[in-house]
Formats: sequence, C-alpha cells, structure tokens
Amino acid sequence: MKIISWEHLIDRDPQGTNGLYTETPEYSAVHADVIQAIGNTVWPPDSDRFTIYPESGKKRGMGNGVTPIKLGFTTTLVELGWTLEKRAPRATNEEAKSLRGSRPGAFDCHFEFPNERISPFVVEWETGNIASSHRAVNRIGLGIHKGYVSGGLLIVPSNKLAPYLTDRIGNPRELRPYHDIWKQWTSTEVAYFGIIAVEHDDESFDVPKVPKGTDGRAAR
Amino acid sequence: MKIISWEHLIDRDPQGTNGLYTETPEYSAVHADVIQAIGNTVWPPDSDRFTIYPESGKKRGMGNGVTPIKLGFTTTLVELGWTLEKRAPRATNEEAKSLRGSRPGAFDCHFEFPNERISPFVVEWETGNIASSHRAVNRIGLGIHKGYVSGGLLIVPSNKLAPYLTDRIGNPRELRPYHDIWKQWTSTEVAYFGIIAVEHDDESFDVPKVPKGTDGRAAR
DNA sequence: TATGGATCCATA
DNA sequence: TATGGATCCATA
Repeated sequence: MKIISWEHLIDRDPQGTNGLYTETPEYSAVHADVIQAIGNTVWPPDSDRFTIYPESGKKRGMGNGVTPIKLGFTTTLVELGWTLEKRAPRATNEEAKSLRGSRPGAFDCHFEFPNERISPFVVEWETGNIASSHRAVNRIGLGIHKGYVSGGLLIVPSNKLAPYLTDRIGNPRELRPYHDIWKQWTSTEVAYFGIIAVEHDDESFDVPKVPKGTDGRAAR
Repeated sequence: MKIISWEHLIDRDPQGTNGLYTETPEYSAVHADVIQAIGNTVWPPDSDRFTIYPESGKKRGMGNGVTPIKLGFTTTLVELGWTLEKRAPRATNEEAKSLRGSRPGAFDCHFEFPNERISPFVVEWETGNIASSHRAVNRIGLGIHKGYVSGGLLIVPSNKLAPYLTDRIGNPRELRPYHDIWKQWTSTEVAYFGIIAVEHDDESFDVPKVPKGTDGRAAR
C-alpha cells in the first residue's frame, strides 16, 4: 500500500528540535517502521503490492472485507520488535473501584522505546466502523492523558479505498470535522497524535476480492 | 423509565450561581423536560411504566431490540418544544473547503432557549453500539467547541438494562474510563456535558420483547 | 452520496 | 464476562 496523507494533530516534545515530537530520534524510528510495514501490506497475499478488486462494498455481500488486509502490516511490525494487542495497564485498587472494573481494551500495535526516555508509541489500524475509529482516537487520547502512551497513530483507508470495503468503514473525510477537538488535548508535555490514510497501489478485476466474515448483520 | 445516575462531567457558566451551568434557569428548564420525557418512556407502548422482558440480548435473535424504546422520550420532548435530528450548521465556504464537505450529522434532540442567552442544548439518546456513543460524545464536544451548542447530555441504558438489549450497546460502565479526557474540554466559557443512565421500572416475562430489526419499525 | 445506527461475531 | 470489531440498514 501507499501513504496518501500523514497529518500531525498533536506534535510536542520539549526535547525535540523546536519542541516537536516529530523531531526526535524516537519518532524517526517509529516513522521508518510504519512506512516499511505499510509497504508490506499487500493483496493478494503473495503479491508485492496491494491490488484491490474495485467493486463497491456498499451492498450486502459485495465489495471487499477488511480483516485480512492488515496482516502484512502487523506481521512486519512484530518482526521489527513491536507487540500486538497490548492493553492499558490495570488500574490501581483505588482507581479500579471508581471505574467499576472497566478499562479500555488493547492497542493494535505497541512499541516500547529501548531507551525508555518516553512512554510507548501505539498504532491503531482501523478498518472497523467509523464509530469505532472515534473510540480508537479516544483510547489513544486517554493513554496520552494518563501517561502510559507518549504518541499514537490512527491508520484508515483513504477516501478512494474505503468505498471498495465494507460499508461505513472509517475514512479520513468523515473524521476531519473532529480534528479540532482532538487537537485540544493539552495535558501532557510530551504527546503525538497523527492520522494516516493508506491506499491500494492498483485496481484490477483479476485479483480475488478480500473475503468478508460473517460478523454483524451479515450473519443470517 | 427511571434515572439511575446523572453525572456532570462539565458544568460551567459564569452567570450561574458559583459559575455553574447547572445553576442557571436554562438548565432548570432542560432538566425538567428530560426528567418528564424519561418518565414517559414506557413498554409496552400502552403502559405507564417500562417493563422489560428479561432475556439476555447477547445472542442472535434473543433479548430485546432498541429502536422502539426511545419513542416516548422523543415524542415528549417534541411536545415540549424540542426539535429532532437537527444537524450542525453548514460550514462557511472557507471552512467547508478544508473539511472537504464533511460535517457531523444530526443531534437526536435539540432545544433552543427562548431567551437566546446561550446556545442550544442537545440530547443524544444512545442505544447504538458502544463505539457509536464515543462518536456521540465527540459530536457534542465539537458542538460546544464550535459554539453552536452550549450543553449536551448522553443517555445510555444502565448496566442492569443493557444486557437485555442488543449486544454491545452503549453502557455507563464501559464509558467511565474515558470521562477523564472528556472533562478536559476547556475551550469555552459556557459549557455543560452530562451522562445519564436510565433503567426499566420492572421485569416480566409477560410483556412482549422489544422487537429487533424490521419488526421493530413495524411495531410502532 | 452521506451520516447515524442496529445487529451479531471473535476472542481473551 | 468483557472489549474491539465487522457487517449491513434506514433515511435524508
């Protein structure tokens, strides 16, 4: 796949050049890993590029599913030393009580910096419903607020790719009006939040469709 | 239905007693309307209370659907002068361009104060997926940030009611860890955000289940 | 076309 | 039991 856009909504670190997180060695490492992993996201599985079957996913049973898409991405990150599905730390006893035992779930991908100067970096590859992207952003924001995350990235299919996938998938256009509130998170010294849009390299009716599962209302 | 909890996450108005939004006449009016409307939320439709068929909604075809539930609530608010499904104002030309034409959708319920001292108040009755609740909260936050809303309420089924409804419905417990970031919205002088949990008055196997899906729309 | 929603699935 | 996700629906 290729990267269509990469926006920084929050970019702050007193130790970076000009106080920017994106001007730190830690970010450089993350940045390189993510670029490599997106490049390794291919379809069909044995290809060296991502070719999409260009059928609209708007209607039932049509277009492409999403689960298999991210496989190349996550596999690459694991090879580069990232961990998958890392949950937020358990709350203290005090806190657990006030939260009534609830805590946010796992981050898709999680990287602990070897030097431990700053907290880990997380990436959410979001091919769920657009509403789920809102939760993912809130989850990153909470992690930054609490300090167990220093930065996070949300990856969504581009406005050109999304229509070929399951209806109502997250997409950059629909998230844009909300950028203003997410830019407001201001509670920590060190923080990064970015949104990446990724896109297929090619379109062809000669590749198989990405199969759909039987989740949600498909299951009848 | 009855109100199990009503939490104020943001409560600010320089003109209210102690600077609180909840200590203004505008809030008193909204508060009274919402209480009345929740009281008028009943099942079955001709009842004077809300009695739920206490079957778990976890599995397919079991438990209760959600669409018909809010009918008494919204009908009451309309009678009290509220409007339904009010969208955010169209962006200016400049802004629309940067947003690429995207704007957030409608608020469930919307009330314009007769005196127009402060911007309208909105209520989201959320019986969608929990992820959808995150979007609803973000939408209220955006409205407050932009100034076209002065306050908002999210209504979700209580932790006791939710298990009888469609799986993964919004619920107070699962939203709790995120309160900390929502409390951070600090860009405006006047702002209110609250979360209400509502619950059935009674349980009985003698009432019909709230229908799911297409049946639900037929039932009203 | 665009946006909120409703429903059920997979997995720890 | 708990949480992230995937899929399709209704309607303006």
